[in-house]
Amino acid sequence: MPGIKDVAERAGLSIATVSRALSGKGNVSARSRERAQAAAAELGFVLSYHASSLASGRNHNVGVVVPSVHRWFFSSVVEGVSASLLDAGYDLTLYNVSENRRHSVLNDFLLRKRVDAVIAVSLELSETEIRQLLAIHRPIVGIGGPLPGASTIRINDSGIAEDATNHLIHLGHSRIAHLTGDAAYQQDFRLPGTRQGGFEKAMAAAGLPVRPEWQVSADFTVQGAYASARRLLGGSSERPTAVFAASDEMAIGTILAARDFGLRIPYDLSVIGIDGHELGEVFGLTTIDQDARGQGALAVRLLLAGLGDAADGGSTDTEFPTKFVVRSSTSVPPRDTVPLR
Amino acid sequence: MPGIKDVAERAGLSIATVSRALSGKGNVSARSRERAQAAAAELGFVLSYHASSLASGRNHNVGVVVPSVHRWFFSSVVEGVSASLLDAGYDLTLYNVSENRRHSVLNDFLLRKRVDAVIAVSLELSETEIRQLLAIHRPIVGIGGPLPGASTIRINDSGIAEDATNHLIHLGHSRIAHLTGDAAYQQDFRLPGTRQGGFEKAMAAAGLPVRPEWQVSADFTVQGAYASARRLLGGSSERPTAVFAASDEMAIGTILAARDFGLRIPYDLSVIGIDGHELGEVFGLTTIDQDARGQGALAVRLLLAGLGDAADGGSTDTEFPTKFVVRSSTSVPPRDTVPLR
DNA sequence: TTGAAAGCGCTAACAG
DNA sequence: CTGTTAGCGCTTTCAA
Repeated sequence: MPGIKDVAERAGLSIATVSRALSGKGNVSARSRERAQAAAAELGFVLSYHASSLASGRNHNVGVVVPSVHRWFFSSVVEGVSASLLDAGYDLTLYNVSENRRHSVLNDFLLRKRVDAVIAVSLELSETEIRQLLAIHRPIVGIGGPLPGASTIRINDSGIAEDATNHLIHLGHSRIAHLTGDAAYQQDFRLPGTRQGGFEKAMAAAGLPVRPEWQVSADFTVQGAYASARRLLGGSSERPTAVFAASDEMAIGTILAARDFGLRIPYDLSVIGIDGHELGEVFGLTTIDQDARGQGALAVRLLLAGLGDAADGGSTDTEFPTKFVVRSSTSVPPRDTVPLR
Repeated sequence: MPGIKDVAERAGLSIATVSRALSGKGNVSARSRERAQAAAAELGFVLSYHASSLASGRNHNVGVVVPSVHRWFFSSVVEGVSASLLDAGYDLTLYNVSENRRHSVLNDFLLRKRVDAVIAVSLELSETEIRQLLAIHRPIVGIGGPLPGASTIRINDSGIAEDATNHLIHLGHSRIAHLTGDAAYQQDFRLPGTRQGGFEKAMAAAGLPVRPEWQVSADFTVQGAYASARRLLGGSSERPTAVFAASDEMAIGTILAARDFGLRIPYDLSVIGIDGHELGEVFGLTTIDQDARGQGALAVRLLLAGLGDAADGGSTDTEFPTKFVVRSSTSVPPRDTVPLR
């Protein structure tokens, strides 16, 4: 296994010059650079990251913590993060952690100084945990979750939930159901509650009642929402004329359930989601597009900017813009609907 | 930032003993271990991975290369890999690479000695690339793609494609279409072609004709398949009575397209896929379940076993078992179908 | 079981 | 622009 020393000898240069030539840092004459590169190529030599990191203190590696790469939002964010990081020459260490592993991941991995920074997606860290990370000079940026003391990127969850609800109200709906996230997700990201809050606020502002039996929850997956929506729509009692789902995946589950009952979208039932899922187009889903990849890319930009200067103090809270996308899954309620008051 | 030296002083031990105590390697008296751990905890000290790796030569880090974490198969594999790696105390470095970045990823990242091993998912590496990796003692295991010279895990793509096709044939279908992967994927994983081969083989064995216009392709996504299936099913010419899709996501796209045309599944059209996608249940999709997470977990097991001994020579080729799952998307063809010969 | 000392392979002053 | 010289923070023989 050739070392930088071998390259230096072969190129007739000093170790230091080879190091500068290969890493691109520092001034090297074009001729020396060529020689060094040629020698390295001939020997099949590549710099060792560990040695470089140890000597320089820089890792070129950021840790990304997500609850599950299997769900749309998280895999989208990871793709955005990944592309930006690759461009910048950084490695991405992925921590796909279920809740029960959080602790060990933090202690055994994140604190062991091998990442320059961490991006936590929809993960609620305690202040202590954040302090620990910050204490060892690891900038953190959170996406979609409140991280006291750290920089965060998030969309206006409460606001867009209101917008979505108002969209339905303005179309004339009064019998509106809300499909929210299960309590399990509540603990962690608080997100379901925030969106539910926006829903309730909009309903209240319009003087519309919120029926408890029309507030159902699911696990944020299509199949989970499908099951919940079947219960919501299949009951013998009154049916809502519109459903606001807290995510596109759940909106799609709702549409599938509705179709099973012979309900036509949007004539019999209007459905709106939040996300901007690629599948939305197939279902003609009206939604609020939060560019998840873009959020990932932005996180990297913030981090890299913060890594330049020694700044870990500057905890900015960025509100990421969203885009209302009206498609064909929402329209006025059926003619014969008796308004609810 | 405390170093091992500080811990040693505080614990009244030598650096070497502290190292042994904290890393768990080597013999240390219970008393010394406790002291070392206590001192480390008090100082908030954690071993530096870079220094450890440099000194020991071990990284505890494996690289995973996937085309896109956004697609079902890949994110499933990553979840399986991730869980197993976390259990084993390994880091996972994710390379989410689009085709045009392969080269730079290999050279700039993988070869830089910071991963102990690499798992390549559906990525066709050239023999040269494999040799390079093996040359620096990095075991490789490939999932879903042929890697000459390296260990691989794969399902019997040709065989299950035959099985799927035969399932339709045995039900009485003769007008069978195949939804395969786009040529773009062909270059890389060869997989679409392999499954298509199985389809054609089964058709030929049954003496059934394969209509060129009934062999369509898509990009392996639901929405891509939806578009292709609309063309397939919406044409004014004759329609197939069954579709074998090369993936569950594409089978689901087909089902959605069929529904749009008022075709009832399975009465008017039978659909079968391959994967074992979670959504299959919602659609009643008959499929062949390849446990993607399981494949990821197995890859880690193979790797870890190989890392123990110095073995990089043992290139095993494991055939991963699959499971035929019959649901409600396949049945006999419509009564009035004129058989094709 | 423990400690001393020699590196692991590179980077970063510093001087030239 | 280039070479010399210290380390970066651990692990690991080797002796004790």
